[in-house]
Amino acid sequence: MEDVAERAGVSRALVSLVINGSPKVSEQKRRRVREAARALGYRPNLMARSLAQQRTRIIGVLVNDLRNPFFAEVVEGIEMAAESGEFGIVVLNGRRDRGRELTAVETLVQLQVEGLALVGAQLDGDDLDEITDIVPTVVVASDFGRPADHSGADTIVTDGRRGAELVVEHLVSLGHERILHIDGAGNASAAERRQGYRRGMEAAGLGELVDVRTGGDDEAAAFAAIDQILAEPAPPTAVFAFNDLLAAGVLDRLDDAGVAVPGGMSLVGFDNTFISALHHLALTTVNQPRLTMGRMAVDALLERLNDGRDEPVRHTLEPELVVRGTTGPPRP
Amino acid sequence: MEDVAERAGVSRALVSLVINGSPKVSEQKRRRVREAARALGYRPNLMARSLAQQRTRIIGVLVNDLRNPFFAEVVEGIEMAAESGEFGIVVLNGRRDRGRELTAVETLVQLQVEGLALVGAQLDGDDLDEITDIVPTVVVASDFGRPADHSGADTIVTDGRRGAELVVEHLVSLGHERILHIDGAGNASAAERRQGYRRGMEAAGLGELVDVRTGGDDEAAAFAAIDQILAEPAPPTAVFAFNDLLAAGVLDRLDDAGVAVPGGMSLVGFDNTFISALHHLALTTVNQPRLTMGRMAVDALLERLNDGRDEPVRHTLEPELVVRGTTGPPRP
DNA sequence: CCTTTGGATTGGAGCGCTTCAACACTTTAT
DNA sequence: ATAAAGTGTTGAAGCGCTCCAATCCAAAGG
Repeated sequence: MEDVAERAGVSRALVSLVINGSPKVSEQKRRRVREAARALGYRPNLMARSLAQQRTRIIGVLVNDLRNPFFAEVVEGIEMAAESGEFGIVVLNGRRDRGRELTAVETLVQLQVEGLALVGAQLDGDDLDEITDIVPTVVVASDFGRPADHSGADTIVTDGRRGAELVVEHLVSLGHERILHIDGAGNASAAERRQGYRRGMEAAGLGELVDVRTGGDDEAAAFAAIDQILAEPAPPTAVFAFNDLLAAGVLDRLDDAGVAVPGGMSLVGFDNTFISALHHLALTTVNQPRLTMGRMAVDALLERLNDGRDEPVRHTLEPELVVRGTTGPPRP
Repeated sequence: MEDVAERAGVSRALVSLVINGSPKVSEQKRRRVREAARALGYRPNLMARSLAQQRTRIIGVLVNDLRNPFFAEVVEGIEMAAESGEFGIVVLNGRRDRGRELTAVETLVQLQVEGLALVGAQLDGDDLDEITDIVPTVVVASDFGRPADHSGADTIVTDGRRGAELVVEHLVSLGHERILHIDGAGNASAAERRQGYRRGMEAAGLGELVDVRTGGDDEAAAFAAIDQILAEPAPPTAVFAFNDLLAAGVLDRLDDAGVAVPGGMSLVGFDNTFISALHHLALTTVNQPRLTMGRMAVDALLERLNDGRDEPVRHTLEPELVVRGTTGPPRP
């Protein structure tokens, strides 16, 4: 910057004004500075700028698992919204490991991000207590903080409970009774969907048939569960999997075992990722508006940043059942 | 930091030493400082630190499209390798837009990243010329710079030409002659695969049957091409799609049109993403070692950073044909 | 008792930028 | 002519940290 100033025959301060597009600079000097900058290949140092300005215009994003298309799309939504709000984003990947999530959040805070978006994070309210009064935080697609909501974070979720109820209602309406749920284990949204499943079953008078098996969040996690189920004397007629990835794994395993879908078993996923839409899977699932969730997350942060909102808000989006080809009447 | 120093009754310099784990600090003061830091909730400012240290320990990653599981996994490979090299990464998403890629690279440079990894970037050598002598750069999963290699960037690619040849050889060995290629349009690896397809066809004496249609990089891009193909008098007996996503789109469309796969048409993808492995798709494809590619990319950067390597290297990985269920003998 | 040695600690300069009060120079009003 | 009001420009302080040279202190050596 020093060099640019010298070459243009002006002070460093003026270079700064030109770089930042200040209107109160004469055309002549502006041109001179621009030219000098180009000639020298000058690039402002963002670190120094942020330090001096005391702001970064960066939103930190912690994502549970980049390989899951659902999360990837939420992140895209966040990115697009951030962009139009003149913010950049920095994405850190928790890779399904809570410890890593914790250090990632710490890193983002130290990076001085102005807002924090946790996408599908497994952290709980306690982990966040400290963070939320340092930096505006929004939790996307996780259901923790539900009862106490002691963390000061905003929340953007699709109503997983309702989504799960829709699934059960759909299956019941087809005539199913023995409906089993392979859950998301410790996953951020698992508890909510489990609860919805239970309530749906009870509402249909099937409370005694409630059956939840431990799954996880990707295809592999489904294998053990489904193998076990098939080995049992009276397997269910329908399986509701925690998410589409898991459902895809179930589908594969059923295929291996020669069980037809939906003829021999109905199957439902969750998320409505592009995978479920592939005709050869044609997975019945529950839609979550991913891009909208991302946008709302950023909006929530901007409200705090720009408008000074102070109390946490919670936006619950409506899930939508998407019926495709993996559900049908139960086998005789 | 000032406050911590005061509370612990030491100088700012000593606080810095403690934070950075210097060995030359007495146990007693170390404890005092740690305690004061905790009590005050002190978090070092990464920006200030980087500025003072003149280094960031950050590798910038520009990725073509986060929604494509192939890229997402390469990024995971990069992240894991960076972590063990004591580097953090910052991921920016080009969202299939070359202009955005350009500004993203600029942002990363201004962020003072110590290395730059471009994953599937559409930029070409000219775009990079200037960048490569500012910051060590590695290009992953793109084929530009092939002939001149004038950019000083390192390159990590799977041999797309060879991969495409393997596909053609496989189809030819099954008896196919009218093999069509739906390409990746302007995508980073499209040219290479196109070329491999051509050479494969020529090597098999099928040079006159070469037929390339414009596609793109996701499911939707395949629709127009496949619709057109099916409307023609003599459709091909096999389609080689640019990548798995595109192939999935083709599969859907064939399904709509009532064309059996592989009975009525054989189909091959590329990348071997988890999608192709789903039993219901069981897509024949070409594997690229994604995690390895990510690791090698980071290694290349670290060689420059730590060992002072100066001339660009190029690592070409071997593709591997993965035969699944979408290829078979041509229809009579 | 004084010097030496070496480890622990500190003051202060500097990293590259922004920003604000102050200054120089025009232009306009009086 | 002089004061007032703009316009453009600049010097210098400060952002939060690191790191070097200088200093301090205690133990060891002469």
